[in-house]
Amino acid sequence: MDTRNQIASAADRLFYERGYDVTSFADIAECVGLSRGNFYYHFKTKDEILSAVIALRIANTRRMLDAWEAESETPAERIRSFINILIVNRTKIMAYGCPVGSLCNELAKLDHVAKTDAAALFTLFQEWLARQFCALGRETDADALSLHLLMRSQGVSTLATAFRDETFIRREVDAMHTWLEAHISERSPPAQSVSSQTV
Amino acid sequence: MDTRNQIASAADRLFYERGYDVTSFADIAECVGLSRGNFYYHFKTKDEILSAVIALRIANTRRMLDAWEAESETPAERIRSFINILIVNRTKIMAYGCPVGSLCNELAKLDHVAKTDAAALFTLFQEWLARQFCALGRETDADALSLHLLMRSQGVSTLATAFRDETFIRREVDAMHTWLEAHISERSPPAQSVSSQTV
DNA sequence: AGAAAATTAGGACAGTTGCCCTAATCGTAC
DNA sequence: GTACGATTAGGGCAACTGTCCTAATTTTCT
Repeated sequence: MDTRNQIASAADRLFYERGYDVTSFADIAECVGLSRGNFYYHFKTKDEILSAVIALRIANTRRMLDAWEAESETPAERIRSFINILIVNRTKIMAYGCPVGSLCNELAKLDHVAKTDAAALFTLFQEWLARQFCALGRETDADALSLHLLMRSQGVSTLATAFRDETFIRREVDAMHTWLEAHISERSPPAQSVSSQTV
Repeated sequence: MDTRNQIASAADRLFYERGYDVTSFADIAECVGLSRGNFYYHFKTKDEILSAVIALRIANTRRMLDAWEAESETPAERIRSFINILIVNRTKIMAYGCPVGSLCNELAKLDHVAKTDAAALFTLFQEWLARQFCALGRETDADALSLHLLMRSQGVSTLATAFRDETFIRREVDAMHTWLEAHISERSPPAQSVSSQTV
């Protein structure tokens, strides 16, 4: 792996575990084993590193979604893969929260130019989930359903970080699975009545 | 208002709008109209300011919960007040997220000593909600139901910040109200089967 | 082997950080 | 009016920040 990518993935980890603003050039350099001065050769500004990290995360997310698509036979099974990242990544989530949600929030507070780029990570998940719901015959409310699921996974992440309660995660994951089952068997509702009844 | 409280409430606002770590002594001092040097007289360390902010937030939250308790006749109406903060504070939430959730996440990443103190803010809401659910006859799963509601409000906050979509907030708030209605009329489930079916 | 290019380390830069000290000013009580 | 404690402003501290430059080293190509 070339140095530029090494820096990007080190920054990726540090931004997640410590936060964007609090992570310094020196931290990343030390993590990669580079001298502080040489850093400038690869990245001119901190914003540039952030862009690289977001691009890396987008690529990794795409890869993960593609893998779920390949591994699973049915759309429902794919959505279940999404729900289960809460279990798979529970340790890191309890320590640092969701990488996407926490980055978006920090950039929003900083009013950083890249805040919309970071939000695109959410869109990636959202559109993928919506496609699965469409395949399940929920064309009318696929967007609402996918946003609802995304919302629940974010809420679980935040509370899991605050309380560090693994049984809470498992209980809510179970609830998400049951919710999904209920919405698979159900017929797609008529347009305009998407919201309160169905979600 | 004495200077100490002025400082605490200025820090409260800045910690919410910009983040804890990124806010400096100088920022707070300027906000209150104090000289940077004089600051040390009121607060010796930054941790001390954070403690004061958390204490202030706990007091304010208690006051708000008491007000909801006084204003509303029924427990269901009180829970509806909680759900509706998402609407009432939607502008700030779309800009900065939830004050409690974002602080807890930042302190978790910093591995700050006060991270459990900040999480106590969540507990305040959780116990209050659980008491309302108990009053509704849901003694068996009051904790799970209150955590579920808290989780949803956190998820909505996070996505609202990322997408800045007000209709999303309103749709999910409607869904939370419908969820509440369904769980008021329902009979309390037998113990041990709390999770997936009821939530 | 030698020239050219890529990559490196080290340090300088102005600005900011949390923290701390001191000397001056303020309001109040006697 | 004067003494005294509370509060203030100003500045200094070492450490760190993002950024930038230069000179040395390494790698690559002919």
